[in-house]
Amino acid sequence: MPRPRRAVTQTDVAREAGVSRGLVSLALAGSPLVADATREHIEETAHRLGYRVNRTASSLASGRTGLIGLVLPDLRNPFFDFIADALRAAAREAGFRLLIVVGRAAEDAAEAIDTLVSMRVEGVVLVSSAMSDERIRVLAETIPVCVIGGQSAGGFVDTVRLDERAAARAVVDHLVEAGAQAFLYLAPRPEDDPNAEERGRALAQAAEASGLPFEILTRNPLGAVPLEDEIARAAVALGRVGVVAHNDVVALDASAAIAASGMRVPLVSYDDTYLARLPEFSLTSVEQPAERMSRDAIRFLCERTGRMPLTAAGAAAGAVGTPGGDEEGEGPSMPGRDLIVPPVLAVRASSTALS
Amino acid sequence: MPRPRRAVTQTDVAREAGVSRGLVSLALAGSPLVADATREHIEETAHRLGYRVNRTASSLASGRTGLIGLVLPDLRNPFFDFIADALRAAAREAGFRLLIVVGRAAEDAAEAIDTLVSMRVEGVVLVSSAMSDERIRVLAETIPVCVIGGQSAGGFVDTVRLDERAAARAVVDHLVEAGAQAFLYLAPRPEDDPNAEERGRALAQAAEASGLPFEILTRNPLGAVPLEDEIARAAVALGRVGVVAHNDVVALDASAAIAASGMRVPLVSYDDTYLARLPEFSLTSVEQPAERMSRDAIRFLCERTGRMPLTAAGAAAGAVGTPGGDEEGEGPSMPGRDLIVPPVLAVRASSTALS
DNA sequence: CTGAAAGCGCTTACAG
DNA sequence: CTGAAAGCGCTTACAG
Repeated sequence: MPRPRRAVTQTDVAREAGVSRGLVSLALAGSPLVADATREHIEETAHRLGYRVNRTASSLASGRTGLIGLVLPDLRNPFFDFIADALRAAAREAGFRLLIVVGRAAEDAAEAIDTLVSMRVEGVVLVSSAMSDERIRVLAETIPVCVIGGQSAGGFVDTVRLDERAAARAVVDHLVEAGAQAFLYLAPRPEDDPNAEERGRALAQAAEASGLPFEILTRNPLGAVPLEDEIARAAVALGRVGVVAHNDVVALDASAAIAASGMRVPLVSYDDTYLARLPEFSLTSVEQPAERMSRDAIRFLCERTGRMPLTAAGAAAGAVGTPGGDEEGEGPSMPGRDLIVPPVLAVRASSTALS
Repeated sequence: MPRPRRAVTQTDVAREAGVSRGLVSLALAGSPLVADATREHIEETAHRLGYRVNRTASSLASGRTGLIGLVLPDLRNPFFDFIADALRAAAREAGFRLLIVVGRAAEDAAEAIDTLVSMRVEGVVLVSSAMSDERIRVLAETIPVCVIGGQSAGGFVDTVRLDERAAARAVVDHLVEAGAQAFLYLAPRPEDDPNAEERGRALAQAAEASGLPFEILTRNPLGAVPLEDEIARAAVALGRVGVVAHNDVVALDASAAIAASGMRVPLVSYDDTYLARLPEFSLTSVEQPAERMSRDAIRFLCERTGRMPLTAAGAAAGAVGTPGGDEEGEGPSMPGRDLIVPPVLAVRASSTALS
């Protein structure tokens, strides 16, 4: 069964079914203007011939692609699995399909985004992007953009992100309950995670509010000094220390170091990915409400395209912002909104099983 | 600076530059037929107007999209980071851009693939797909397909995969050197990884060849029985046991369990992702040569599209299969090829630092 | 080296 | 309820 030289088109289906090309298009799009019998006949014919719509053509004709692009720096952070899945579901609800593109270095990210833009995706979601605010702002003049988990690019771009201050307070409070009298924050290098600095600041503030000492340890992944030595040193210098890991990957390493040292040190991390739930680790972790963030991101995008979500479910989802009303505030040039979502602490053994 | 209502087209550029539309297209495509001065003028104008090619239109006109699709079940397995990056580089070398689409359940995967096919990507790479051989075969009649790391779908589809038997032998030999007198294989549930069974079989064979006992432990991620108890039990039953983890994620859990138990048990895993290199774990792991596998996958795809890679680098890359020669064997209906790549064992502390 | 024209496969008013 | 026609933005022979 050799593959046909040429893909089958609506013209082929129309000829075979004995109707006009336009009618095939209408019928396949499920238009109510087409008689049921006709539609069924056309659908049957299309299926028999193995017809698949050519999106490059339909997009060109309709001016719509029904596509949303997600730009990720890499596929390493397990949080990306979480958010990609939630975004896919949210996009689907609103009638879009999700395309993922990867680029860490600024130039790679730019190429990835260019692919998306030239394909005319209807919106772009940026997660943990290393792009400068300025570049994001320029991009946002071309296409609807929503940033998840980053800074707000000067208020020009819609942003959905964790409430870092509330999260920091929850983490600090929880560690104090677990017996900590000082805090050690295990940070990635800033170039590895654009969020590191803000998280560090929020934690420092929360620690200060609690009156307890706080220290940042920026981890070089190639770790010159063994982590247990660092933790031991901090424990000597600061007293009963509670460890905060920037994310679950960092926390895994910390957890092993703590176990190896035999110290009783409570550990909390961020993201609450599947790694945090590995039974041998059971990390207490700050959950990011990915479903909610994703739905809001898609909604923001829809509002900027000026296109309402296709489904009732999508339309009912949101209440933030001002859907109706102020004409000036809507459409592409509407100012950037900044949505802060509250954290939830998933408490597990890493911070509680110390006795 | 409000976003323009309508994207700027080649027509706009042509008008502004005072040339014909066709010439704009040629110039922007870098055709040598256009005078340098003219090209520069057109390029300058296009840039000034903020022109971006509309791929939906150019693809329709040229019949080419320059796109390759990667289908992943999820973004959890850190190996996917590895392979996606390598594939992107290989695709780039051959003049393609990579689009990633995610779908675990068979129906989600089908929808994801449908997105790709209807966009007219020029080839599809399937990694760890849960799709049945039959469905893969049907897909391959529509579009060039290459499967990385799976079975060969009955010889109808091109496959690139690790030499599981050689890997198993290397693992077993290494563990024996490390003092193991029996093997415990920590497997995921088959529905979580389509590769689990084959790997288990290969390990069982290698163990049998070495005359040492072998046992499979299928891990339920929600782990009813603590892993250290399982390992301890195996050690009692089998003697000095060496543990083989199906991949680095499983190995992390195993490593923690081993550390907690205080046993001296060598541990080896598969994939050699960044997790294996976390300093506190330092897992000995079977490296999958992702760059090579990716280049071969792209080459297979190129051969099936009948389109040679655009660059010399791409054209020079391969030697497997029979590029020239047999007319019957080429093009879309060429039979599936099965490329087996040799493993490399990255040796680290998890199997050597036992004394 | 440049221009005019046809056509890619689809959608979408517009007539009937 | 169905058909004929225009047009989406681009590429690509074909003339000149």
